[in-house]
Amino acid sequence: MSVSNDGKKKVTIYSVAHEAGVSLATVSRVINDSSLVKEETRKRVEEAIVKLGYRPNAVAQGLALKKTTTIALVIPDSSFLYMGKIINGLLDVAKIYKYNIALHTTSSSISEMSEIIDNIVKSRADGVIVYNDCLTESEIAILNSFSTPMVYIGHKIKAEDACNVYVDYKKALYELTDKYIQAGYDDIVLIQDKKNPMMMDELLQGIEKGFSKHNLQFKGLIEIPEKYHNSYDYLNEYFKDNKHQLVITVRDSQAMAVLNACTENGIDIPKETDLVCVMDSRYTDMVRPRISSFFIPSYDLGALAMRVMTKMLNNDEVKEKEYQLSYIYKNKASTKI
Amino acid sequence: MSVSNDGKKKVTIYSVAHEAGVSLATVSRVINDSSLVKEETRKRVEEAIVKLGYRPNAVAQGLALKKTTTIALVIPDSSFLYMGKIINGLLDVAKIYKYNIALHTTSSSISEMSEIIDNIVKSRADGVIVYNDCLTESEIAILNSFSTPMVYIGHKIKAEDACNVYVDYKKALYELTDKYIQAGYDDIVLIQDKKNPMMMDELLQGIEKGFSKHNLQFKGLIEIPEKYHNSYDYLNEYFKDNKHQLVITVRDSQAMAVLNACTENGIDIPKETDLVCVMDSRYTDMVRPRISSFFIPSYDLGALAMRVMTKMLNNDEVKEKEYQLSYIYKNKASTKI
DNA sequence: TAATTTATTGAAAAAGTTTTCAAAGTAAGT
DNA sequence: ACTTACTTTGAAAACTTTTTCAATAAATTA
Repeated sequence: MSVSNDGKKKVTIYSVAHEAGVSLATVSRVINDSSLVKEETRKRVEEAIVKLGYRPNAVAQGLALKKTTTIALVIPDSSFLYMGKIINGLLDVAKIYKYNIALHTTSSSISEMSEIIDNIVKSRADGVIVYNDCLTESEIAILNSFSTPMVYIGHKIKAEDACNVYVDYKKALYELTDKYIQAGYDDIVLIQDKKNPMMMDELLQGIEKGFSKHNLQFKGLIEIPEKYHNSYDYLNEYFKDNKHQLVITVRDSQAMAVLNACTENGIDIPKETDLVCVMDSRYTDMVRPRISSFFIPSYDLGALAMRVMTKMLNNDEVKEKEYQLSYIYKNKASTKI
Repeated sequence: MSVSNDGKKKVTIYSVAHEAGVSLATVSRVINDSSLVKEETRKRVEEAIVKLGYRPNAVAQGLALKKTTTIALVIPDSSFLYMGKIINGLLDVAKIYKYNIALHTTSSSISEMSEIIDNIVKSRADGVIVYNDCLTESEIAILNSFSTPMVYIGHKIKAEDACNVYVDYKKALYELTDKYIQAGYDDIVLIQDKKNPMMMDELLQGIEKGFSKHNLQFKGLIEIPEKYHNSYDYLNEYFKDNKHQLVITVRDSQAMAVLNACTENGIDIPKETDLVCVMDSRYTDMVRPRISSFFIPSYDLGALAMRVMTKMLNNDEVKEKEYQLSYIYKNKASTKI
């Protein structure tokens, strides 16, 4: 006794053709809005379709047309919190163009990545969108080696000719650093975030560029010791004994840890220490003082990536390969300048 | 000039058969680990497979086998924040059983739900997992009317015979309420959360049950006026002029709003007001005082739902239709008792 | 009216796999 | 050597569409 087949006869294009007294070809034409079918016949077929409750089988269509109208989305499994808006953007655009989304998550082990790709190849997705933080060079090489249209989202990628939608974090941090050094504050630290290695890299480069502009060298990277399960705990400790002019964190939770530790130790933010959280989130506005941050157009990142993908699949000439979206620095109560 | 086809000849089961000098049937048997193929032949075929880099076409397999090894996941588009762990649980189990996930999001308009179902039917997903907050009765009726195996996740559902993995929020709130009233605190309020209507309903029922046990009637539902875009702003206002013995919120952001408003108005939490946030999140531990909350086993909800689904698809007799997971009340610094 | 064009239809091939059934090969038993 | 049984293989049908090409019907033109 099968679960899905309650004795109901399955209805295929044959049934419809039979019911309407026409051939398969005609039914197919009706389904696909082909113009070359007589109005009267179309009516008959459409009636048969509703009468039988016929739904075309997308699998068979996929086989016949050699395309699945499915886009594979590859994201790190840890990052739904930050991917939320991106995914919403992706999905909204996907819906418009009638694409389905197949969700694949990486657990940052390399063997897994080739497994995922294997899976995507097998399932014949028309395209792949990859959130490319946490990817190693070799993983990106693997990805680039296969010929399905691909869009990288989130970070600038080295691979030339790769399609890429991103925010230039390096520039963001360069500007921030420059501003602070010019104002006379050069005791700046950046809190490491192991969960976002590629972003860390970009931030670091930006800060270093800012320092070297003023003939200084940046030495303020605070690494989270291995033994700490999450950075929150360590930061809570660290800021009991340390004080800096500007603390930069990647995630809101890290910023909140710094805030808590400073508050508990009587260090006033922003009077004594400025605090900036790179990745914007609702929570940076919910603590007191509100934490200065960069607004990242996550929804747009997702939406644009998907839009570019639809163009590629449509064989519209995609001239632009790189789409750089701009951040907005939001100066809130955790910073003086 | 096609994007995906760089002049490389596509390699099918035919190519492999030809290369290995056997028939399709034999190749198919090798792919599917059928035992009835001679060791020597198997070797030859396997060599041909790696030589040509053959990957079975899952679309064609889907057509031949009448199954897609794909599960459709339906969730509200607003809730990635809370769905994150659930999705991770789902995906981990899906990976084990080699199922793919197709992601569908609802924007809470009814017409859209039947569109989504249409889509799922067309794409011939083997099963559907639905996060069932935000669903109206009629939407659930629509869902129940179609014959693909389905698992509802998150909330207890009325439809009999529906497969259901959930946490009993009603019971949780009943116990909480009872405890407070017994301790002499009956000025209890519950903050409305428009984003989680079904959960609201359950919470309300639980509280009401607690009140009626003590022959009291609950009148403490605080509704967020229409004009407020998000509840945060309103709560910030409300708690400037109001004070209660116990405030219960659904989401962390609401709890933080209450916390901020109280702090600003010199109301001490927990001395004067107790604060409980129903849905646990990392953030409830990041503010000061830490906010008491219920630990919800989100990951397990997802994992179990998927496991049950695999059983259904395997036609293992699924005796249990309802799986109730237990919450854990975490008494933290925002409550006195 | 015959010839030509155009609009509409259907038969059949193609997409890439699985699976059934029959055939062929091999080993064992008499 | 001759059945009998078992192992291994292949041919062909099935899964459900789309699409090409040819055929027919209808409309137009000469």
